[in-house]
Amino acid sequence: MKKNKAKAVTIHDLAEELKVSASTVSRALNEQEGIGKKTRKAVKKLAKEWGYRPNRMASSLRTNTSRTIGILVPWINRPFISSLISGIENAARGSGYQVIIAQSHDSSDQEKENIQTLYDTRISALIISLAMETTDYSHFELIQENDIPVVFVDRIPNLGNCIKVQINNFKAAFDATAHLIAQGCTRIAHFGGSSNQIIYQDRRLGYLSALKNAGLDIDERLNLQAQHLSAEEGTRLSEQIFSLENPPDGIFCANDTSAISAIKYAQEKNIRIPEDLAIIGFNDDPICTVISPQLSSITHPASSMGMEAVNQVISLLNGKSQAHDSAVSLSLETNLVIRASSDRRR
Amino acid sequence: MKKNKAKAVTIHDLAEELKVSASTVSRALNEQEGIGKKTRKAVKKLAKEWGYRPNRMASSLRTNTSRTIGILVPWINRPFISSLISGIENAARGSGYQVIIAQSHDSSDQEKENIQTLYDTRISALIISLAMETTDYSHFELIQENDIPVVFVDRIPNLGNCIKVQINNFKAAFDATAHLIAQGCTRIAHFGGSSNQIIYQDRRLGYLSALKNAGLDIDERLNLQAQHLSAEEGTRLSEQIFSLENPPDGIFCANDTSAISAIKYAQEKNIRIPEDLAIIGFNDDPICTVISPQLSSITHPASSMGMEAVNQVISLLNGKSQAHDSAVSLSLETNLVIRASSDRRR
DNA sequence: GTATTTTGCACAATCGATTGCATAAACGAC
DNA sequence: GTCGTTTATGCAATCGATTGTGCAAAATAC
Repeated sequence: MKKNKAKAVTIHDLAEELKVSASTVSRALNEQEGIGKKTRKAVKKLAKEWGYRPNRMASSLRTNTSRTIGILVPWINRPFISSLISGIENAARGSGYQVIIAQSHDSSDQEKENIQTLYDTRISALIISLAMETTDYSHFELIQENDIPVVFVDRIPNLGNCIKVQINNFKAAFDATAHLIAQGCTRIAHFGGSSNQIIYQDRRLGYLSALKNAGLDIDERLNLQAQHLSAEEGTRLSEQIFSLENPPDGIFCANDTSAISAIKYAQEKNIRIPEDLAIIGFNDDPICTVISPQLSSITHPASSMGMEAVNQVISLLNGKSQAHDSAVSLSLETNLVIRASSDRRR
Repeated sequence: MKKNKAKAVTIHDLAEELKVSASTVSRALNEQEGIGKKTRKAVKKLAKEWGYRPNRMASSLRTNTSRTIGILVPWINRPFISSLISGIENAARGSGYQVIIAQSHDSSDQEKENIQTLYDTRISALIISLAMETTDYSHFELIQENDIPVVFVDRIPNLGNCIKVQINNFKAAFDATAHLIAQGCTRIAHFGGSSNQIIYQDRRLGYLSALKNAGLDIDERLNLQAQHLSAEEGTRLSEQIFSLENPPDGIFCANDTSAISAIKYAQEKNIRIPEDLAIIGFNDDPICTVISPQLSSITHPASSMGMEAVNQVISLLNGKSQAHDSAVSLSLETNLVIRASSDRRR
């Protein structure tokens, strides 16, 4: 007899109907040893018939884990991050995990607080991209002490013994800069991000290395940095380099937002792109193909990074490796996408 | 004495230390009646000292609710939606709620499945923007039968007895179209979305109403529809209207993506914007200020919608109204943002 | 002073699933 | 047929917080 719709079916209901104990039902459903074939079959059949759905709360309480992956990112509403989350959500749900989201708003304090709350939720694992501010990682101890797997994505910490999913920022930046050089640029500026974050350090190093490699002079007045690489900061940096007596003929920007600002600034000043100034960004946000001239950029495999992060999480949770002593560093492929903003060949 | 770090503090630990019962501790911490002032104070003090954090799982199991709000959206990685989610996350976390995310990918089946899973998680409430496909709402019964508050956002169902947070699509569309008319357009096309969704029906009605109101002819060959209003569909519709012997001099697009396609198409064909063709989009996505000419649009208060949805949820949960018999329909303000793509005055 | 009400708290059950241990049944070996 | 082993299952405790009921002490009334 079908149970009352309003009241959820429990293992006890199934047990009662089948004249077995709740523990038997539990073991049967969880594919555990020591259950007769017939019993197992009967339990599964009835569970399906009655639409049994396990109570996650009860299970979580008992096992002290929730089959929930916590995601902690600086901002949800950014193209790269929302795609990252989308990738995580797909992969996680495909493996039977829920996904809980929190934003740090690039503040270490909020990051800390959110980690506490996520911990309270007994998340099975944490996937995190660091707040811009964060340089101290002590707030992760709570998570790690409790053997909750942590996977760092994109904005990773300066630590060895942890799991990271990232791109090769150095190489991507090197390639981007080398591309500008190949287009004939000789004075190339860099709009970089906060040196708190390794990704921006690496992009800067890649930039510098490409310059050195080509035998170009390094002018520190062109090697710039902004806290958030916002549109406003992009404009400010543009003003700054074009007030120099000897302005650059190329810019490698560590994100697309600031690159767009540079394009707009140049257009206002009637600086021709790419003839007088070649520009390349980073991330390959949708805006790249909307701005005119279209913006060259580096593709950032956001969704794949999310999926890979989940893969790491799952293999940790399946006990293939110990959470606290493993150090994986995964590097995903980027691609240089050449568009009109830097293409002088035509 | 501080407890062992690895083991979490429970109300029983506190109770033992204070020589009271666990129930007293629980009531003291939850601001319930029937506890002496001194006891209450002592409990709170020790809880703070020992860093007590309630076990959400236990609480959820007992109370059959999780202080978690489920969000179900078609896609996470879209500007409007990621901002909506961001708004929800902020408001929810501010009120002590977690936020769990799921994507329907615009498929009714996935929507259905996700609702089941979210239900299994015993979400306290659901905030949802419908999948494009969805016209049948029977999968919400499970949620509503169990008195879980549901708030529909943006893509709302065609039902009276539910809670909706939306914008006045009719008015916004009317205003957008009227603006084009004021600019001198007399043959105005409409790129609309699937008639499955009320928001697109309303935008179309607003468009038609503005035309009628101005005494303009309605040409059904200009009144178009696309399933997803993607960039490709935008291009296709543009081709379509410009293959007419009498092409339009204005387009009102129900989203920015298709409007951008129209701009690009026009530019390829050397159609001047806004002189020969004035264009206005909808949503005010970031791309609007990046494309050249900048795209006029309707601001969609994404983040505020998220916050309002959470407000509705909270007031329902606080029992100010019954979940199943209340029908709130909140309309947030939109704004017409006039930019170069439609501004003929200069 | 006793009688009555109020206050403050403890006890124990409960939410639903999981799991170590105990035991009964089935099976095989001789 | 007896004994030993394996297999299948039940029992009961447990996870941590919540809550209805009951009782003793304190407060109030008379």
